[in-house]
Amino acid sequence: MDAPDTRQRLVISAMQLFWEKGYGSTSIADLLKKADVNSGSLYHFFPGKQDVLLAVLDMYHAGIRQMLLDPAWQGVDDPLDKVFALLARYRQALVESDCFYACPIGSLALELHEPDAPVRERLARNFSAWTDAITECLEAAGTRLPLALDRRATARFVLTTMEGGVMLARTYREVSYFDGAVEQLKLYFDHLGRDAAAPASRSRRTPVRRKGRAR
Amino acid sequence: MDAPDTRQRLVISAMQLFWEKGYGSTSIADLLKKADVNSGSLYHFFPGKQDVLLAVLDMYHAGIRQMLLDPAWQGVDDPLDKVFALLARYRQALVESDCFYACPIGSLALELHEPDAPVRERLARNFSAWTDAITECLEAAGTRLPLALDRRATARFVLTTMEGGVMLARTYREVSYFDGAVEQLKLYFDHLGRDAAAPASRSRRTPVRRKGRAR
DNA sequence: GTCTATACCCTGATAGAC
DNA sequence: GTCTATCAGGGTATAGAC
Repeated sequence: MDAPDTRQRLVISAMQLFWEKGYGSTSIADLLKKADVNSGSLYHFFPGKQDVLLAVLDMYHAGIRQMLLDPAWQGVDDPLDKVFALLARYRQALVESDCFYACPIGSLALELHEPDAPVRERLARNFSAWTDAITECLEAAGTRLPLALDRRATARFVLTTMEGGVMLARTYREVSYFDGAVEQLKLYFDHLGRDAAAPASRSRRTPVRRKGRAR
Repeated sequence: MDAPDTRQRLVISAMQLFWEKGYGSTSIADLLKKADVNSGSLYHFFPGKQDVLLAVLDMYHAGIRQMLLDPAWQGVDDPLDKVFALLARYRQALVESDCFYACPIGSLALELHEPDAPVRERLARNFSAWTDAITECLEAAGTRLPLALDRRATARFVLTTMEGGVMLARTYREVSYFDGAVEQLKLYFDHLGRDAAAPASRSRRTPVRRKGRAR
């Protein structure tokens, strides 16, 4: 428990390096140095660099509760507050890193242009675990959201907004772009809350009118 | 016009390669082969590989109308239809590439973990040109959107949604994740349209109620 | 399981004749 | 402006003693 074994040291170091520098820019030499491990040991545990990445992604997946959700939801009970508390966590990561990095999974997902199937599957699994957690929040919100609302689809939209917001903030190096995305999402949720408050009554079906031909 | 000169051939080839394989995975050798140019010629025009990237980003920026907006808006006049027609263009790119790639700027933005200032500025400039175009559409929509709505912030949200949706679709290799993001955005716009239809009347300020402490 | 030394390749970039 | 040949360096991965 105190002195982590070699394999674990490698995975933890890799997690940090991939987060800070990305996968491609992290060399085996970087990793060996950081973990204080020799080349021979690494290749004793892993067939190659990509397999270290797989282990890292598995660790993210296994630790989503302890590493991400629990800290983000410390002292937050309301399910809808939880949604935005999680987003606030990413904001914090952006601020602390001067808008360099926030979501390690998203960064890897776009860095690796043609990831092999096992990598891609693990990225997707991480995203799914994330949306599962948000879906639970939205379900726990009960009647405060429209009954007809698709909780899972909405949860995915929260992830979409987070990842998109992070991308913009990173590119502009200004956290305000992330804030803007969250603000818009909040407006959307406010609209949903209003709909739930007036359940199925009044002028539904009054979408944005189109002048030109639709589609 | 017919036989593009060497420099142009390099930039066009680079644009395509960076899109397909990413910047890091495109080697100078790849580029020379594709453009049918010799090493000496490349380094005659460009100090290094990164400067080719700068030229590519400049070309995207200069050609946003001809290369992106004009084709997307072929036969579309309604300003709000234009918003979704542009998104449909990205969907098409996803479908045609089996969800491998869609937005070259976004891909580069996340691939390059710590891009040098000139690169980052050009990425940001491209995003800004994109949101400018959408902002114009939203302004042209006039009273069909709430007067109080921040057009620019909403345009950024459209970009956020597009980029986030592309990331998810790429990761899951399923265009339905992009469709889901667009669908949610459409729902949001429908809500906005309803608000505009009932201008400033009726129960504003009925956001999602919170049970726990706010913030 | 751990260590050192090293093979071998591909990278971006250069030199210098034409 | 174009060509060929090549450099120096860093990349992943391996070999083989301990």
